[in-house]
Amino acid sequence: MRVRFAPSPTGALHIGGIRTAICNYLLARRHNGVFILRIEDTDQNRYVPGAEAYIIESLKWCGLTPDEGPGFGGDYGPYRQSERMDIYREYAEDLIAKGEAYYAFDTPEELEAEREKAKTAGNHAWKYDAVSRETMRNSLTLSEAETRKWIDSGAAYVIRLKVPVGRTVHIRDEIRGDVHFQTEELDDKVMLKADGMPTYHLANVVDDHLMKITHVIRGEEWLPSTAHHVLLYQAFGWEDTMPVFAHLPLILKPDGKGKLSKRDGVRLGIPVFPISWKGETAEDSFTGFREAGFDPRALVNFLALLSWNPGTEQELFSREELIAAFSLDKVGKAGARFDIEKAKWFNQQYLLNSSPAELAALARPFLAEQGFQPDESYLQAVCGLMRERVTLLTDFGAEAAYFFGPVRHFDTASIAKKWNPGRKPALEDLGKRLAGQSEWKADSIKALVEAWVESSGVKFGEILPLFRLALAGTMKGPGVFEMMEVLGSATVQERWQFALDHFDQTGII
RNA sequence: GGCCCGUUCGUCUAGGGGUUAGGACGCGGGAUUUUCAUUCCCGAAACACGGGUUCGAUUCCCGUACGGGCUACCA
Repeated sequence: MRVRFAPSPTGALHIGGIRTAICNYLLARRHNGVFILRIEDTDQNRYVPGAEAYIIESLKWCGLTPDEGPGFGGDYGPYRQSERMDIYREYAEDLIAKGEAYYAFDTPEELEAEREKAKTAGNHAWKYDAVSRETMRNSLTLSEAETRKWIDSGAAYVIRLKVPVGRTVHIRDEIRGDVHFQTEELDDKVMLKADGMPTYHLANVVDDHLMKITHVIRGEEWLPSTAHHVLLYQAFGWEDTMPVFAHLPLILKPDGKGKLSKRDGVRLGIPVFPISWKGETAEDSFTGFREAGFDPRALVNFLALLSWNPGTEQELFSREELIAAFSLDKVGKAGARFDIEKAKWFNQQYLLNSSPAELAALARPFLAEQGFQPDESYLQAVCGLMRERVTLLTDFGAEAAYFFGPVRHFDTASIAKKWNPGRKPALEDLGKRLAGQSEWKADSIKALVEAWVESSGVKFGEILPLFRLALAGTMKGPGVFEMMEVLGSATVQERWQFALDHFDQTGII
């Protein structure tokens, strides 16, 4: 099995593309096949520098490294279509030699005029087809000599597929079953553009054939043009090695109607790209799942389960489990709405199930962003405490900063509620006891506090919130004694003293 | 407009001629808990509609509605 992911480097690639890559990758791995990356950069107008690097970095971050592709080696390269120009021209000419295609000299303006004419005549969609090609300027209506003259004169021309009449094109789709198209409904698609570049249709079919692709797994938006692709395989005489087709349902907008688009992310304030993209303008810059604090394993798991489900109630899958369970016949037909809440739940589950060492590695970049470079064992200890209270990795910077630096923000409302000035002498006494504590472990600190509570008359439930506020500045967080153990004796004493000195004037802090 | 694809809780989905239509997210309630969270329990919530076929359709068929995709010298 040989499959390919074939994006166009026209900018950032959103999660719909990643989902397509995931399906291809999973299927390849499942069948010990080869996963190929092919860059479809045949549109010079839409080419965006940096987009290819972005695609590759995104795939790598998701753990979807290609087996073959630009920069990945492979015996079927080059894997960038812009480097295969000669091949396409050759095959386009071959099509003409076989009588399956023809030269067309109509200018874009002339085509536009035809469309306008049809429109005013009440015909919604004019197309260059078996009927209209009879009246257009092409090698079918021109004599051979005239055609030669046009070409030799340097006039711009395209090569169009000569779609046959009266045939039914049969497509066998692994996900949708049998789909049929009547050739009368199909237009004579351009194969080779005036700039010498092939269109998607030609390049795609030629490359899939040359690269020995066995399964074409792509988005549903390609289903209508698959009829042309089948016609092309037939025209080239490649029918017996035509790949299997599978058209994946689309990922839909979180709200409203239609397929997910780039703009939905900024509009709703949620990531829709794997990693951040810095475009020329602010409008063309987007935050990625990576930067938003997602674990790539969670993203892949979430995306894999969009429109696919093995029929069990399992939702959390390791990479190996995904590979073992994935199959095209379990892919649904209907589009799936992108739900960021569910994506967050997956992330929370992955963080919760990570070891302290794994979590530390994931969290470190986000702490570094805040200027924190904690010692590894200390970080892991914090991760052990935060594991079940983080959803996104950005939560570390937002909710655990007091582990790595001074308390930045005090919940003054809670302090006002819990602080009792009359207790100050007693609390100072408790501070001294703490300073004298030799074994700095959660259990023993707790025992000390409990013993002190016995003798002081201050209630346990009265003292804990104060510790929490003093150490973290907030009422939320891990168990107080675990927090103390991790923070260390010196820090605890220091913050306790600070609290006793300042909690009287909560407004000032 | 034409062609093509689709339609089970708000969302992701399982199921499939006879089921109390299952699970998950989210939401509401409760239990545990020193806070928050985790964990556990409970709850509300769905087969688009109309015809067939059938003893019986959510499930099969046909329509309709609705949604989506495509309809470029873009992919």
